[in-house]
Amino acid sequence: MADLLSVAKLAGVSRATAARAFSSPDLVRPATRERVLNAAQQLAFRPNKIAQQLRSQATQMIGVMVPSLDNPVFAEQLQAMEVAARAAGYSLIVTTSEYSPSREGDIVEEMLRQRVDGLVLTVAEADNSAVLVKLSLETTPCLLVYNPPGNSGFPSIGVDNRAASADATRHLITLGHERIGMVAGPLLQSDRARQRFDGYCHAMDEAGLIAHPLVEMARHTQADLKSLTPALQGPDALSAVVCTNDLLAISLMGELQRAGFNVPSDLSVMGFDGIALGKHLYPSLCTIEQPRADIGRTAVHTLLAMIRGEECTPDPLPHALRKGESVGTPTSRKSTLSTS
Amino acid sequence: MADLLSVAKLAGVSRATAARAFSSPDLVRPATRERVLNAAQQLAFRPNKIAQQLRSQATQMIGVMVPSLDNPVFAEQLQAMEVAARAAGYSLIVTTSEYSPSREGDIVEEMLRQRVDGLVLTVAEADNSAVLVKLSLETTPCLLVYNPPGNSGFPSIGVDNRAASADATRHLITLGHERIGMVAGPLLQSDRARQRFDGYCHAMDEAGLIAHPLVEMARHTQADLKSLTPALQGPDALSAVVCTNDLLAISLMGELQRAGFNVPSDLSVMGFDGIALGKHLYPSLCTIEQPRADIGRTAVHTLLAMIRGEECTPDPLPHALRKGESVGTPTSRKSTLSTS
DNA sequence: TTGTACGCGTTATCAC
DNA sequence: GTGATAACGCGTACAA
Repeated sequence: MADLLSVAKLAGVSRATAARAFSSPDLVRPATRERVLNAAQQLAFRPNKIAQQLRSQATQMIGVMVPSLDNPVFAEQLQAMEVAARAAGYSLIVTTSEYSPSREGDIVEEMLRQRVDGLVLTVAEADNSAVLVKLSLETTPCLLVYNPPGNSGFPSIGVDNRAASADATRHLITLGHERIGMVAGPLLQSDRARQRFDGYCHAMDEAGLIAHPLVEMARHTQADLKSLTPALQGPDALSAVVCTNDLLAISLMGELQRAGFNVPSDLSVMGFDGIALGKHLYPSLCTIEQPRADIGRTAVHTLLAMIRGEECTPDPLPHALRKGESVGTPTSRKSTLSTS
Repeated sequence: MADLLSVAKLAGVSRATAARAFSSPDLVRPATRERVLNAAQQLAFRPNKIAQQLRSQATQMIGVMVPSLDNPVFAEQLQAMEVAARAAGYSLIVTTSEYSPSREGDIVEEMLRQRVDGLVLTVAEADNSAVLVKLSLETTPCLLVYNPPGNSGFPSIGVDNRAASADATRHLITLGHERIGMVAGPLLQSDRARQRFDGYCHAMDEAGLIAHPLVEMARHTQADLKSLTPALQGPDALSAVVCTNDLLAISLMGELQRAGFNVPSDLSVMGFDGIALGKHLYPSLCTIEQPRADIGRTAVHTLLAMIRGEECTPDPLPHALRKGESVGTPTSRKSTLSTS
């Protein structure tokens, strides 16, 4: 590929002048500029970003790490980030960690070697993350997304999970539900899920209701009905559940219906995240909408501010309750317990 | 950040030796190597990829452009690509085009300036794409995904859309359906959708059935029932439809059910793509499964082969029919036409 | 086995 | 206005 020197030669000027024709066009006489631009055209010259980056010690690249793109929450956030970054002249290097700490480490190391100007990460556990302590010793700006801003020391973008989860629970309480449970992925292995459980407990307490023990599913994004069945039987059967994420809620609804339960009359199901698809289902998913696009945009803008050297302590973004057909008023105790 | 020279100084060797300690460890005496590595450790030295890239004229970076990450099809493909790329020591620069030709152009230009080693693109229209003619004049390897391998001249990874769509249609025919329609996004503005319509027509012809005119929805991934309603009324009412993608099918199912139709007894709905979520819905989505993960992996491996200079003409990947509850046998003409 | 020296393509600081 | 020249950080042919 043609470089600046060949362009300069063809135009009959020095490399410096050729360079100026691009970076500061007004510093060069119009006629000369023309010649350079023409030469560049003829040679199909394309500025080499690598060289620019080496020279300027800045890459205009942002390193992004999310757990998985199979979850629309992250994909939708990434979509927004990409648009915002591009608009600001930045590119995204995208990686997935699968929540694996060792992968997290490798990925961040790789991105630092690539000299990204900043990092946007969603880690498994912000408060107890090897990769974050490593990063705290570096100078590369780093921003968390979705991870609650705990004592990790890094600024974080996201909603107030505890408050949002409490709101979800209160919505059910307002409708008259009293026996409300929470369904989550394995071991509460995510700091977000834990906060959401907190919020649920808080709202229950506040209403004088007893919080039930967490119903743990084997997988993070796929419900298995068996784990829930016990809580659906007997005189204390739940009339509503809050799931810690939408994929879990959607698959739970499917399982329930397939087993002969009606949603919401047998069980109201509430999600958390607000992925786009939830609106189009039947019954449509009642959920907490995290402003995913806004989160993505804000993450990029905040990181750019940090790169410029500004100090940032972003506020939580507002969540919203999205009503949906998957939640209804509690019906009188159903007489027949149909279990598969 | 510490550079190789400071490491060399601290270790009491020349820069060349320090460099070798990393790139060809066996060319340097173990004792010396130790000293270098120790020095590197102390200085928190991190190799500068930019410099390596400039020097080696290779970036180990793949440029990826998809229409949108809001569609799980692309997100899931990307997930697989990222894993495969990382395993091979490559990074991904990810961009979204929103199907806009001008954005496509900007993005590709930007990636070429970044000197990516290769490109993986999904464009709106492969046969008539400005960005592809531009790329045909370049030497950077380029591979299409999902776009049918038409006369664009670029190798392409994906399923045989025409055959897959015919299979979907035949599945309905086998179940006894005769009045089968196809539902698509706007204007068939996607080459894939057009091929899928072709396949549908072919299967209908083959069975001696008449292909219905395409039912066009205003949006690519969201059904509006009104456009379909006419085809659902009267003596010739459809008993089944094939949608050109899963998001369309899922939202259509939701709309139908919300309007009082039963799926599949009033209308069987078939999707196309096989996004993960479809399995967990109720009714579960009957669809054509594109091997999205395999497509992503194969795309990366094929591109790497091209980067190595090998000639590639990949075969279409096999699709599969995924049965689901959204499709049933046709019922006798329903007596009451319930329209909202 | 180790050191010297050059080039990768730009940009910025000087002179002219 | 324009041209020479020195970095930016690294890899490697060549010489020692």
